[in-house]
Amino acid sequence: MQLPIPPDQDRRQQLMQVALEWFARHGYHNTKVSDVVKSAGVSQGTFYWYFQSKEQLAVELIETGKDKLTKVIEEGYRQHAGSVADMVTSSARLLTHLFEFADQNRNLMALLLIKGQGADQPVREAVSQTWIEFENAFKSNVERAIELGMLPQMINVTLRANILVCLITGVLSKWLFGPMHDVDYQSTFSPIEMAEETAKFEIHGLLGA
Amino acid sequence: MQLPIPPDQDRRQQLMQVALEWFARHGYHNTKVSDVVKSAGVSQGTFYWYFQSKEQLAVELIETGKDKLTKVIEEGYRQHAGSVADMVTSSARLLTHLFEFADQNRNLMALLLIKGQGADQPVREAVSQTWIEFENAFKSNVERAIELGMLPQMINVTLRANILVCLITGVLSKWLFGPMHDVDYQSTFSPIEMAEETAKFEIHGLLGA
Amino acid sequence: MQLPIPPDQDRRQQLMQVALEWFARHGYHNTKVSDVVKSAGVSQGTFYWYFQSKEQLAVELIETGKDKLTKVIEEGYRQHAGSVADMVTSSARLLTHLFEFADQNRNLMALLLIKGQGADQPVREAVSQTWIEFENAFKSNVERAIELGMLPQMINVTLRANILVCLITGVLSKWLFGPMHDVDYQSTFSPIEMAEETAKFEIHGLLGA
Amino acid sequence: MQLPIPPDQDRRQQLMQVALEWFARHGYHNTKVSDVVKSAGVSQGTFYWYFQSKEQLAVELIETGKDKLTKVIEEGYRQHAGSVADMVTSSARLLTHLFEFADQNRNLMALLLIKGQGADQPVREAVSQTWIEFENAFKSNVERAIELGMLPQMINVTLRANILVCLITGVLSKWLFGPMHDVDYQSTFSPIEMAEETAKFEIHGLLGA
DNA sequence: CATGAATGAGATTTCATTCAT
DNA sequence: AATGAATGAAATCTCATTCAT
Repeated sequence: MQLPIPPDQDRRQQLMQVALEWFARHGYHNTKVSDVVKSAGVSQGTFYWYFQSKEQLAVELIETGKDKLTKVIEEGYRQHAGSVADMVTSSARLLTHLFEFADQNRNLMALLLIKGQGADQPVREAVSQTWIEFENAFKSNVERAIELGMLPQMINVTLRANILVCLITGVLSKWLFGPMHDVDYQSTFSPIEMAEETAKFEIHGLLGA
Repeated sequence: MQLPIPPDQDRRQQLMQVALEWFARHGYHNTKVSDVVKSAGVSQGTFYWYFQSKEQLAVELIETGKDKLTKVIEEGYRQHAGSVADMVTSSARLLTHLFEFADQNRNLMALLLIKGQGADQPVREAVSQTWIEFENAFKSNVERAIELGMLPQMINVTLRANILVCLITGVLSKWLFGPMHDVDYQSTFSPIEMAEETAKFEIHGLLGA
Repeated sequence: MQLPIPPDQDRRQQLMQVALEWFARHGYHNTKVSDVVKSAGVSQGTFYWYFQSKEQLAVELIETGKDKLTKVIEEGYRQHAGSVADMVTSSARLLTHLFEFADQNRNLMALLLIKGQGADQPVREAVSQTWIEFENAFKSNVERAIELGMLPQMINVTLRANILVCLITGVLSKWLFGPMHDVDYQSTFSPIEMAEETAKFEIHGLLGA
Repeated sequence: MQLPIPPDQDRRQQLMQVALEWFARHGYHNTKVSDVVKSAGVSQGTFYWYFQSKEQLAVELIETGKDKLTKVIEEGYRQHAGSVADMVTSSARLLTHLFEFADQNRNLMALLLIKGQGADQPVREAVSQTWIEFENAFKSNVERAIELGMLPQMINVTLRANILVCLITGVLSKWLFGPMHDVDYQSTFSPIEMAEETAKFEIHGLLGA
């Protein structure tokens, strides 16, 4: 027996999904409410039954995405000490989760990594909050690794963690959206390949080839 | 004999500079032509005497920037073999030039790294071309280092070079504009510090602390 | 045998009362059907089960009010001859009834005196009809007083009666809603005080202080 | 020789005049910006070259009107003592000025007396301020008359002055716009007749016939 | 070169009303 | 009787661009 989903939640979800796709492909300002409702097959007024405004919808999309993203990283925390080889493995596992999530949520990642920047202030603020949380999660991760003796003491943990996050978001952007950052870009590497390669670079740098 | 610079080129330069600042601070779509001309103290009509359109101005700004940026990297090419320590030094020197350039051209970097994404297709295309040239320059750089025996043979040079570029653009973004990507962000590290730290990471990864 | 009031008449009354309050406080155009139904705790659809349209509801409110108001004045007609002092007394009695009614039906008076003007034509027409009846009632009253010899013959009874009605509606507006015509205004005079002061002015003018 | 009026001020004045007529005839909410620009023969965008918004235009119309109205009353202040007959004469002179002004500025009076009530809060606020100034001017006038011994001491000058203002605005409304308050109403009395009749009522009440 | 008024297409948003359930 | 999602016409306002002077 199957509980019927309340129909209005379907419609809301549908609109959010359609809007996310539009935002990801064309950017915030190049996405008109009329585009979204046309794609969803409803009238202009229906949009405003479910959302206060275009802006509020974008913020909601981002905050929902932030929660999902944070969950992915939190589940990947290192928990046991190990060798350097273990470091690479465990980092690769976390990154694999992250890259798989990104692969399956390309539109969300496009909005967070790229297209969110073109939007209005409240939307950009929501994007910023997302990356601040993301950074904090990674910083905790590096600190944990140092406590466990898997990484050497560093003078400036925050800076290193930041550089690490730059590496990861940079790789994500290019892997998902290519040099042009176009959302249709089809990458030629699997999430696992990208994750392993990035993890190696993370730990050993260019010399680790 | 000396050609006098036509005075209208001054006005043109002024408008480009003002527009670049607006684009960098507020993004392409949040910058109105009326904002730019108000800041420059001229009338709306004057704008269209110097530029075909807002879009063409943005493209021109980016292409001018691309040339400057490419020049900076080309001047930093490694030319002589050396030890691993030399690798770090020479890489740091190139990155120092790059980071100093970025520090002195924050508005340009904001447009290229962040705000260009919110614009319309031809503008985004120009941004993409810039990063493609940037990538190619770095790829040549890595290949040169391998030829010179300063880096080991790699299975996938392109991927490695890409990851390297991700690292650098990621670091640039965060260093210049902070976690929120706001253009007013005041970084606490000098270009040299950032360049050295990034170069170390580039060569040795997290273990190189 | 007693006819049970159908329960839907309660709902209808409730909606009328809530709507009257909204119209009085915020005006016709600034009152949305959604505001009214939210206050009443019913759905949008329910509104249209009881009323053809927002406009028809407003007209109905006004016409109901007109009947009540007319009844108040008709009950106050002078019927016996008397001295000038009697004139003031009898006029004050009529006005006291009127002002007490107004005091107890502020929302209705706000709609009739002030807010009705912002509405659409059919609504304004209903308001006009109300004041035409009101005027006629007062004109009859003045004519009766002349017949009874309590007021001198006048050249232009209609004009005088009109001026009298202007005085009364003007006083009502200001007393109930203050200089700003805001419906929350708390007047500092009782209905009786206002009625007596107005009646004195009515008969004697400024010199009658 | 005739100084040319700057053309943009013409356009602005034209739009204000056209808008005032629309507001007066149809009310604030029933006047669309598109109605105004159609009547003025300009495009929708032109409206926003001259005015921030429809609301700001309405406020400006009212505040301009307030200044004119205040000037009319201030010029009519009683300055010399005299008999009761002088009182009536001097009051009639002031009211004649006022009624002539009202007659020549019917649209403004319609907005101030009637149609302003249907508008949004900032517009209503501007209307209120107008009548507050109007009342204060009349109150000063009554106080002056008492000082000069032309009117007896009164217990409650404010209340009396208020009632007087009610009388005057009430008469104005009905004279200009008739029982239905429709702006096309053609009154059958001249400004002087109305002013004299009102002044008599002001001083003597109904008994003064 | 320069002005700034004018344009008009199009964007977001509102809200009275309808209708299937 | 009642619900509340859906509609769609219409309103306000924006802004890149044009053009007569």
